[in-house]
Amino acid sequence: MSKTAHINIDAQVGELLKRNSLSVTDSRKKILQLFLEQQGALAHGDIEKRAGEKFDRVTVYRTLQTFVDKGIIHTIPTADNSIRYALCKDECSAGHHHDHHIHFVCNNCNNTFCLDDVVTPEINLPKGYAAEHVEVVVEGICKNCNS
Amino acid sequence: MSKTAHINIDAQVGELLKRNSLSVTDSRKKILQLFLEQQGALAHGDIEKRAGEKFDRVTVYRTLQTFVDKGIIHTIPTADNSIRYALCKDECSAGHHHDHHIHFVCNNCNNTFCLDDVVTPEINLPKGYAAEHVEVVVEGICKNCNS
DNA sequence: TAGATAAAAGCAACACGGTTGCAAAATAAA
DNA sequence: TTTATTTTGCAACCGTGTTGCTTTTATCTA
Repeated sequence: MSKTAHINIDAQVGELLKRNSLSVTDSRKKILQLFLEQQGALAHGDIEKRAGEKFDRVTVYRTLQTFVDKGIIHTIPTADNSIRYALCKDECSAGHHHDHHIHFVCNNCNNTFCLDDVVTPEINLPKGYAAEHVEVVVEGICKNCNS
Repeated sequence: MSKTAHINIDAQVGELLKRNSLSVTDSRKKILQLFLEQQGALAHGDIEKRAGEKFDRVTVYRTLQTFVDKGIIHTIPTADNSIRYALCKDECSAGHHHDHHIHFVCNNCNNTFCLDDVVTPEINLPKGYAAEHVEVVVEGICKNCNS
């Protein structure tokens, strides 16, 4: 039984913002809260919807950008044309991104998840090609939808 | 020495269009020609530039869509927010896409290539997740830039 | 706790990628 | 060559993301 599950999300949010020397504002609190509640990835659009029409589009964009800069969230490549953001596990939020986990997109609930425990495989490239970074996106049915 | 290398590209273009029962128009010929000359992936913007300002944006979009529908080209997921299209090797152009090859993006020349001979690896997912499709994009230095 | 300072929010306007509807032009068929 | 069909080009629009500037809010310090 994880004890973090019982900690007030408000407290987590405040602590995270302070730890990254960001001023604590309504929009930042709300947006960070959405990520903490969700644990999947969110696109800008999702956030505007779930926040309840409260914040200006620009504020949301800037908040997301700030969080990316601070290493709180990271962007995920998608097939459709929208940037998705995800808060990763604790190790990621600390300030340095893990670039070597894979992403999973559920075809049912349409959520995107970071599978932090699944490392990208070695790819055997043809002669002449040199890999610097490997991005893997798996599509399928996620744990929640499968049960 | 491949003999196809010496066949007039015009002829290839015309044949490809007819084989897919598409009327042969200037824009289709030109765009298809760009793909045949290039063998890498092209984004809509690249095509507009290389075609020499000749065609309307809309025409280019519609032509690309038509080619995708006919199975002549296929789309490639990218990290930045633009759709890329690529003509694959002969087997792909025939009408059914190969979905199981990986894509390579060169950090030097910025081209995207289909590595048709490299199949996507098996991914070991956590319990509960079921994979339906795996997309792999490798970033690095391509054959041409490495030599 | 109040006032100064620095940062963030909100607004308007813009840029870009992509789509849609419709009339004019080009292709294919007769 | 004429007709029917397809494609083009144009104008207008939508969604996503950005920039500049003013007002508001949060933080720091007295």
